[in-house]
Amino acid sequence: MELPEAKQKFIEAWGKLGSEWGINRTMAQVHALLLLTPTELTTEEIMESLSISRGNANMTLRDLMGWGLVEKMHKPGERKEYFFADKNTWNIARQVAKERRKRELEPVLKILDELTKVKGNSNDPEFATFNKSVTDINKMAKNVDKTLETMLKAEESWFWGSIFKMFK
Amino acid sequence: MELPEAKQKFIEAWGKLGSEWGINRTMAQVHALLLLTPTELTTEEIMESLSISRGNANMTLRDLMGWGLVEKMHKPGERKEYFFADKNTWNIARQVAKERRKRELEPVLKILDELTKVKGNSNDPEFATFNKSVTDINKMAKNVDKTLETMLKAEESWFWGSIFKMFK
DNA sequence: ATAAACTTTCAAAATATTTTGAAAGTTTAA
DNA sequence: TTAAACTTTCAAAATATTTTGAAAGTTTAT
Repeated sequence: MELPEAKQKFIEAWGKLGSEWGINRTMAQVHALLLLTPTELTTEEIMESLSISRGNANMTLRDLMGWGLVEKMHKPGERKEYFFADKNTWNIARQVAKERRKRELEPVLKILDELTKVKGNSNDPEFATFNKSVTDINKMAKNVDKTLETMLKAEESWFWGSIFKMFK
Repeated sequence: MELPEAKQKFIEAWGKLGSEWGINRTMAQVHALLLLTPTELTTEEIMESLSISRGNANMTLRDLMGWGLVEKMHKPGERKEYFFADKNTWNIARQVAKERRKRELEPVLKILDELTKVKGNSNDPEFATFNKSVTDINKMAKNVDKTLETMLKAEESWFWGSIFKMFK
């Protein structure tokens, strides 16, 4: 397989994986492109390379910056903005974990905490089932939350080292 | 908060979380409803309870069975099919992990393995960057894969016990 | 101040996903 | 058989999401 084809494959695979996990396909593709490119790219180059419109490129890049996955820079003497991605895989994973925790897990934890407090008659199967499910899910969600917190603080080698102790 | 309102809130929250993670909102809501309901439910009751059509209820229930999250049963002397969800949170998490690994992670791993094999001149920054990114992502994906495998084999207490050793 | 270079916005269009519901299919009881 | 009870299918409709592109906005050099 030649490099351009391989790049294309990666961009497609990353886009597909993203869309399966609730991340806009184009956003994942722009990210993939920047991961594969040694130099910083302009909006123009990204539009060209992925055949997307200016508006789409602009919004997607802003989103990626909001996710902390992409940054922009200026080159001396040039007006254009150049974009580049952090290529450290561990940083990427941490950054995604951090954002999703904040955006998605935390709101759910808040609701679960409220629902855990709902009072009722334990002899009522309706209530008992509700209460058990909500309480159990809350516990698991808190476990996940703590694990993410640990991951966010951790160094890569320490984190995977701890994970791999599980295999022993 | 009263029970019916609390149930409603949970169903909405579960639906929202699902849709943010690439799982059809209705599917997550049907699952939530079954998690909260002590008795088995008929298609009719689910349609009624969530105000969805027969076709939607039918397809969603089939999907949920495909995910291994819901089963159907028959009551003696009755024609109707009754549906119920496994309410064990650990089983749910494992089942979801198992399916997503199979459906999404494995195909990506296969592509990454191929892309890792692409040959090129290491002095070419284009190639060097491609190769490093793909190799690094492949490593991380394999770590995730192994961790999931461990989780799938594990008992709940053992798994979380191992995770909590990380906090020490 | 002006204009060129560049970025942002957002309503409308395109696309993708989900849902509906009626018809077709299946199973069971009599 | 037959028909009632129930389930499945799927084309069309509804809805949601994404993308476009031209206009408006901003910045910089002169």
